[in-house]
Amino acid sequence: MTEQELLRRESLAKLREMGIEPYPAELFEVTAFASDITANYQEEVLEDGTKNRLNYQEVSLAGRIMASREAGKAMFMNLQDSSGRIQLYVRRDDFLEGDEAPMFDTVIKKLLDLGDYVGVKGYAFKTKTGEVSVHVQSFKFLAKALRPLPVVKKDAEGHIFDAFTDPEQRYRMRYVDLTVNPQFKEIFLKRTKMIKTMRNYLDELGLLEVETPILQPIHGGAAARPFTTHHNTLDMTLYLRIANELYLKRLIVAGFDGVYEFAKMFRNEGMDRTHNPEFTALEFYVAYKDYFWMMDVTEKMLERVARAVNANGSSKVTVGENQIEFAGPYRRLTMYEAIREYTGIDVEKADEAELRSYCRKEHIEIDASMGKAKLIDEIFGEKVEEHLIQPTFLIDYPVEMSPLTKKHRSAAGLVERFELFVNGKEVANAYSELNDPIDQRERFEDQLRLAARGDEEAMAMDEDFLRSLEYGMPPTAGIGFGIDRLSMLFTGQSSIQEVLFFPQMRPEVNG
RNA sequence: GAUCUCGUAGCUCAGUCGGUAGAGCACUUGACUUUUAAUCAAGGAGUCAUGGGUUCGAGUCCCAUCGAGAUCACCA
Repeated sequence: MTEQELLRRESLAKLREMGIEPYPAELFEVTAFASDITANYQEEVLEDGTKNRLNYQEVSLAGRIMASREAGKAMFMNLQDSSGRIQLYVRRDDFLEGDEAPMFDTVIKKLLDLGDYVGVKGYAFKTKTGEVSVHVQSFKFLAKALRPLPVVKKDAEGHIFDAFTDPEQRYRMRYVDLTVNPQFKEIFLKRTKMIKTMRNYLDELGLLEVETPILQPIHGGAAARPFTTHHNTLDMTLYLRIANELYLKRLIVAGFDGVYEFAKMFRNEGMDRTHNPEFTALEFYVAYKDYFWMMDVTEKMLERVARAVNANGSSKVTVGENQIEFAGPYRRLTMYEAIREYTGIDVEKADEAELRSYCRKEHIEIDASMGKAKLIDEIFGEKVEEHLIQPTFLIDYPVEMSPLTKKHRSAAGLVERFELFVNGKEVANAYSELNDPIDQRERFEDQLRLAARGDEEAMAMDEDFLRSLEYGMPPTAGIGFGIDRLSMLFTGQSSIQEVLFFPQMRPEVNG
């Protein structure tokens, strides 16, 4: 244990010796918040020059002591509660009688440490320098801190000194991070506001919020490597879901007109600044609709989210150098048009050999197993994606890449699918759902052939899902949003770890 | 998975050519009854990520391991 930790344990013991409980059980009534007092405190100056304090004259607030300045027989402290910080003024003369005699010199001055949770009662006033403060008249320990917090200081111009910045420590000890870097709370508040806005919107559309299995016997609905686990009683392998799509569609079969789920997904793949092994998706499916309807809904929902997340209600969000306009309508571009626009290639006419030679010329990594559809996808990823800064619907994909998507109503070889790109990244994937059970079975069989050729991401056959389609699924539009990616966008963060309270980390060596 | 960079006091960081481990804040003691990055005086605090190697001598050079970040590959 460090010197400072030992001293804090000694302080704790001394408090108990004095009959002061550092971790009291009873509630502490809070009647005011720091930011309300600093924002709304009022006083008037009378003709004789004395001040008349007008409000907050009996307040009770609780929080952590974050700074302390002794000034002789008085002390100034900064109390931080969930709303912000306020200065406390404590005077020796106020703690002289009876039991309270040692309160100032011994307890507050010596045994109180930075980081301790305390409750104070007193009245608001303005100091000589004009800072709204609370003159403390009673003082109570609510929880003693046995470890010192990093001390982050700020000067009058807002320059920060000794910021707690090590990302490893910030992510491992988010409780410390958010205590000393409260500005990061804003990211999480916005994330929650975003989710709440989406949920409200979907509820208004009349969709039903549902829950579907996380432990699945077949990991369907997406192309990814799953986490595997084992159920002892059933003695069977189960997978943590990589997607919930096939379950939500079963519910459409069941007769719900629209369902949605905010769902944790798990993918056993690489980690980097845009991938965490568990992440959140919003998926929703609506009967009797198609992907054009879904584009309209997406535009409306994201505009509403932008306006909710922005304090000023704007539909624009600044991400790095770019200002992104979330008010629709968004540009709609077919995949072939996009590639023609950014590369000049007409992929519709080009054959596989031509695409191959283009990729080689442009140093796009390809391998022999890739068919025409996969080559198109590679070219798109390398040449087009990064240019799609403003929200853009990329529509009509080759059928081979979309085994759960309905064939295009008019264009052969394509499916009715769109992905939404914002700031050069995919944030949503949607389609007119394939509801023809015979076609769906053939698509699964194609996937099995791909798997046999060594494609690890090919989808498995799901007989129960096919059975549900054979009972009849209405025409349906469906979409999935990457909630973490959207959070990054709406909060201007470039790392997924900044929008997750507890991003996955390797184990610490010495706890 | 690959490459590069980083790991020194509670926090933020210096540490030269390999020669006894440094600063600011925090902490301790004292002074100061409206301070605010409070100030002033004095003091304490280190498994230099871990393990090996080279060397008379390693925070520093070499190797391995662990952890983190960045870039790339894959994926959402």
